[in-house]
Order: sequence, then C-alpha cells, then structure tokens
Amino acid sequence: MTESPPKFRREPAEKRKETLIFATLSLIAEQGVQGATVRAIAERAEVTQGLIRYHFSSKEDLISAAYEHHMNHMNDLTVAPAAVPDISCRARLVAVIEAGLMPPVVDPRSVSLWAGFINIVREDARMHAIHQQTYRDFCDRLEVLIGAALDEAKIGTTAPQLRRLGIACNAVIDGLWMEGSALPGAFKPGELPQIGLKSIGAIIGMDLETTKDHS
Amino acid sequence: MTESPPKFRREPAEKRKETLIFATLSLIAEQGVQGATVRAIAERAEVTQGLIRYHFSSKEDLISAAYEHHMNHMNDLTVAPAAVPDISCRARLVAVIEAGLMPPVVDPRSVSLWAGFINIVREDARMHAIHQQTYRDFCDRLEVLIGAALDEAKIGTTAPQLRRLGIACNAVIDGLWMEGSALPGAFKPGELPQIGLKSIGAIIGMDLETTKDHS
DNA sequence: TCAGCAATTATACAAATGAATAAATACTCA
DNA sequence: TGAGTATTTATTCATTTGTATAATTGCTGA
Repeated sequence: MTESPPKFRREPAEKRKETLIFATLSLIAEQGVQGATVRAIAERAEVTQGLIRYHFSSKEDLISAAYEHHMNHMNDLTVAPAAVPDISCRARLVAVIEAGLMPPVVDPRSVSLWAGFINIVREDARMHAIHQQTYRDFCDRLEVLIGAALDEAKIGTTAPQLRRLGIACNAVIDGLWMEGSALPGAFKPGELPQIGLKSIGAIIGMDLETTKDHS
Repeated sequence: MTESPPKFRREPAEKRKETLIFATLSLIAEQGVQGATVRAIAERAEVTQGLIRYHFSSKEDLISAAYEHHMNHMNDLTVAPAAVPDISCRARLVAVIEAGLMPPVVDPRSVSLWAGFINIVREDARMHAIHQQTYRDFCDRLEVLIGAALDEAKIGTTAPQLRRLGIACNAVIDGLWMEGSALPGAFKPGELPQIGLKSIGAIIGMDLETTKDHS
C-alpha cells in the first residue's frame, strides 16, 4: 500500500487569511483591481477559489481586509523611523522624510496599489474611513514633527502657519513619492531624499541636509 | 397616417466619438474603470452598445482615445495660463502654479480619472507613451519657466540645480493637487494656490506672492 | 422622391466572474 | 486508533462583459 501524499495542507485561519491578503495585494499591484479576480487570487495563493469564500464573507470583504493591511504596513514604515530614542526632533523629521522617499515606500507597486484602491475607497464606507484616518494621522504627525523641530531651533510659528507648513511638506513627500514610484529609473538612488530634504528645509526655513553631531 | 417620431438621430462620426469619450470619462471619474462597461457607456451616451464597436474597433480603443483626450485637456488647462503675452516670466510661473491648484484642475473627479487610468497605462504601450510624454512635457515646461524667472531676477543657477528645482516644484504641485482633489472641503478656496506659491517661492528662493506692478 | 448607403439598433454568443452548495479530506483529541 | 469536525476541494449557477452579426432606419444626392 503506497500512501499517497496529502492533497492539501490545513492552515490556521489567520495564516490562510494572510496568504490570501498577500496574494490580493500583489495582484492589485501588478495588474490593478481588474486583475484581482477570485480565481487569480486563489491561484496565486495556491488554493482553490472556494476557500476565499470560506475565510471571507465576500470578495469585497477580502479587498477591504487587504486594504487595511496595506495601510497599516505603510503606516508602520513611516512611523518606525521617528521612533528612535535619544535623537533630536530635527533628526526625527529628517528620518521620516527620508523613509518616505526611499524603497520600500517608493516602489512602482505602491502607486498601482494606491491607484487601485482609490476607486474602491470612495464607494465603501469602511474603507473610506480607514483612508481618511490614515491620511489625517500622517498629516498630523508631520505637523507635530515640524513644530517640534522648529521649536527646538528656537524658531517661532503660529498655529495656522504650522498647518500650512504641514500641508506643504506632506505635498512634497506625496509628490516626490508619486514621481519616484511612477517613473522608476528617472532618479538616481538617494536623489529623491536629497531633493525632499532640501525642499522641505527651504519651506520651513531650516537646514535639514547638514549632518549635525549632538553632544 | 401619423408619422412616428424618428427613433434615433444620425450624427457625424467625430461628434459621436466625442460623446462616447465624454461618457467614458465621466463614468471612470465617478465609478472607476470598473464602472466603465460598454453598456454603461452606451447608456450614458444615450445610444445602444453596438454603436461603440462601430466607432471604435474595441473597448480598449475607446479607453485609449478617452485617455488621450483627457491628457490633452489637462495639458491645455495648464499651458494656457502661461500663454499670456506681455507679462514677466515670474508672472507666467505664478499663473501656471495657480492654474494647477484651482478648479477645474483640482477636482475630485481628476484623481479618480488619474487613478483609473494608471493601471491601464502600464499595460498598453500606446497609452504608456502618451503618459510619459505628457509628464515629461510638463516637467520640462516648469523647468524652463523657473529658469527664466530666476534669470529675470538675476539669480544664477546651474543645470543640475535647475533640474532638481523642477522636480521639487512639480512635486509640490502634484502633491497639493492630490490632497486638494482627494479631500475636497479640506481647504478653503484660494488656500491651495497660496500654499503652493509660498512653498515653491521658498524652494527656488524667490518671492512669488507679492503682486508686482511692471512698468 | 426614392434608391443607396452609412449610422444605429437589436439580438445573440462565448468567456469570465462572484457566489453558492455538495463532496472530500486532513488534522485533533478522547 | 478512529470518530468528529474544521478546512479544503470540486462542481454548479446566474450575471455580467466584450464582441460579433443581422436587421432596421435616418439621411443625402441625383
């Protein structure tokens, strides 16, 4: 009696869900939402399509979960650099700007994912809430960082001024991120962070390029 | 004999094509590419779906034509403001920045259209070419405008510097455009152009806000 | 005015898609 | 070790979608 190999493996629900989410994200990144059909997702996750319905109540549910996962991931990537202890506020600001303008945040896949989700976001209330929240969070965090860095350098600002600075700096990061991700190869490595630091430095009136030694 | 009213109107090919293109663009703007099915397009254009195939060899052909139309339109909207005769280079630069940060360029529909097309652009060679060309054109034009404005103000720059300024200013415009379009209502009217002028002014080291009288 | 043609409608079709249900099978624990 | 169950596969179904073709019909020019 030759015992035949198992025809499939059982995985814990969380792991399977994650696999399906990764498959979804990679497909949207590569081919847009159009390419993310239940069959294509199942194939990439190396399962059969029925399994999707078992773990997610609908395709929309899976897409929504994938979106949330992606947003949290992006959030982590931009928050982490500022979480280093014992550095100046200026250094924190520099770290966040640099992180947002380098891989893996800058990546052709990122723009595709962003674009792919945008149109779904508007129609799904839950995704819309995630979207707005994530954006607000990043904007606020940037504003606080700028305020702290300016304060540290004894540069005074008013609240409305600070708000405008936050919006402008966020725009620089977003814009450069978009250019860099949509046109890979158009920029030399390190060029994007350099331009970002110089520009944002000019906007907030503070040199961000010189590496300073702190005692 | 009561003569029944005509069941449809015959239109010249160019007019019908334009109608179909407008229907396509409005659908993509509202619902994303997913919503732009041949049936939905036909319904919005108030024709039957067969007509689409008569005027365009395929749906892809229609989408491509719609994309080209849209890009040309956006191009016109941003070029026009600079085409005013007898004004300074600085004024031209200001005009382009302001136009790019106000309706109708800033518009919730714009982002949806942009996002909707991005994923198609990558797969279609013709659309990819249109995309890259349009982007390059805008970037170059901005660089030339900045160079001329700086030159006019007797501020010297090197070519690589100018390139970086062009990239940075383009990023500011793109980023603010995205924020303003994606979050309508988050900004007061005129706030976006104001922030844009102040920021770009700071980046290139030249005041763009003060209204100057030229003799 | 009416013949001929281009523009439009009407209908049909095959492929793909999301969803639903039934059947099979791997793992667990008593 | 074996019965029970959660997980996975297999199969089916109703819709939607792009495309194709045949059947009308509005318009123009002789």
